[in-house]
Amino acid sequence: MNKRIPEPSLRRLPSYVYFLRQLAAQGRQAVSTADLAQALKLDPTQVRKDLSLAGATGRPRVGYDLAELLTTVETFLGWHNATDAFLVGTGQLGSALLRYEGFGQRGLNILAAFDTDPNKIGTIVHGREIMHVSRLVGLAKRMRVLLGILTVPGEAAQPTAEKMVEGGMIAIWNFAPATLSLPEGIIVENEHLDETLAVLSHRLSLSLESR
Amino acid sequence: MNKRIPEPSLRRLPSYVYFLRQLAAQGRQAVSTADLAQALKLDPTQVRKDLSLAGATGRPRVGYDLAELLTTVETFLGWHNATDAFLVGTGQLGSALLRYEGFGQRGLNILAAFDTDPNKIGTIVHGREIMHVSRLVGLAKRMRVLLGILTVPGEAAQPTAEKMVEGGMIAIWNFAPATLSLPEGIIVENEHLDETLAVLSHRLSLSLESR
DNA sequence: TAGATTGTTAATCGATTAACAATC
DNA sequence: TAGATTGTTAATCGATTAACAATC
Repeated sequence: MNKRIPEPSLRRLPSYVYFLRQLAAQGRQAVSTADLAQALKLDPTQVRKDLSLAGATGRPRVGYDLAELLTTVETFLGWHNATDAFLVGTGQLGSALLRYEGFGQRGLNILAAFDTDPNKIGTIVHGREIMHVSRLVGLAKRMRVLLGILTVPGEAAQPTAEKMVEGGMIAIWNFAPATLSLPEGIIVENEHLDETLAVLSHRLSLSLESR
Repeated sequence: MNKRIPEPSLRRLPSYVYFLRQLAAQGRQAVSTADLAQALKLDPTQVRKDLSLAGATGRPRVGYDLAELLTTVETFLGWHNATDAFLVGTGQLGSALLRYEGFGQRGLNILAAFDTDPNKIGTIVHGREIMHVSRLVGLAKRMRVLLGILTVPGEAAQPTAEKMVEGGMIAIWNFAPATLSLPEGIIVENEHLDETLAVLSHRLSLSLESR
């Protein structure tokens, strides 16, 4: 259980939660790895391994207790205790994330948003005032915010990320199309739509060829 | 060159393009895999393999011709000839994607958007009229649109995806937190923020423990 | 020519899947 | 008890990385 969980396993866990919630809403009490595997198109062995890595245990012949499994996985994912975050860059995508209601249930709490556009400073988006980026470092330090969400244009990504680190942040969720160079130990996770789009258009063109 | 490219390689290609464009803007003529590897924090051998899979060739002692390499990779990614798409679900995220200017450069052309909310039908977002979902199947067939972008709430994902397939679409870019069950041969790529968030919060909590 | 860099083949590493023992 | 399902160890598969030959 204390073994480092592989990233692919970690990435599959949220989908388990969604499916388990559906079953729970239907009043189900128990679930087997066969059920999960079929619904999520995975190998049953893989499901068992993932659940085991998340610290869940089931009972032979019965399966996993649904409520217990849900709690275990959600807790493992950290969805029960919120992580505070600052968001920098309130363009289309940044604003959309600010307005997204789902983060609360997933343990993410965006405290404030920053931008450089004078027209935006002082405006309120979904209950948060947009502040000038010059206040980022000081506020991050004072409020001990450890996670930064980076939704600035590509050119601004590197310097903005450096400010986040300067403010004491240790994790960055990067939506900008740029590769960040930051000190060892800083956790960077990229959300690059281009990557998925690349896979999609490549497969699409292969599929069109073979007709 | 005709060998199937692994998905991880494919996903790395867009980042090459961004870095190459930066170099091109600085007037550079040639680039080596060592340069690319250092900037993107990859292994030089991996870069060579990726480029080779994309059909690029370089010259020993010199490296790759920058302009030629850029064209080769962009073309391989399909960024030079546009793919038409319909977007369904014009909530925060859907609207943000509709307004995003970058897709054009990446070979994606969102022709129209659909929703079920009567208040939204008929309104214009970034030059596209929002239509009722009931028109999706017919229009997709008539216009031979093959790619659907799914930005509806989780519950609506499966039925909406089925409509896309009914309309003749063969690829779906799924942003909804749901696992889609569709006929064999339909290409589905998921963009699940939860997955990345799961990795991020788990690493963050590990990092906090070891202090 | 000498040496740097490409391009490919072989070795390693890690995740997935198969086999099977444990157990309710 | 018999049998279904968990949980784990071993085999497989694919991607990454190392080694090295080719070549400008």
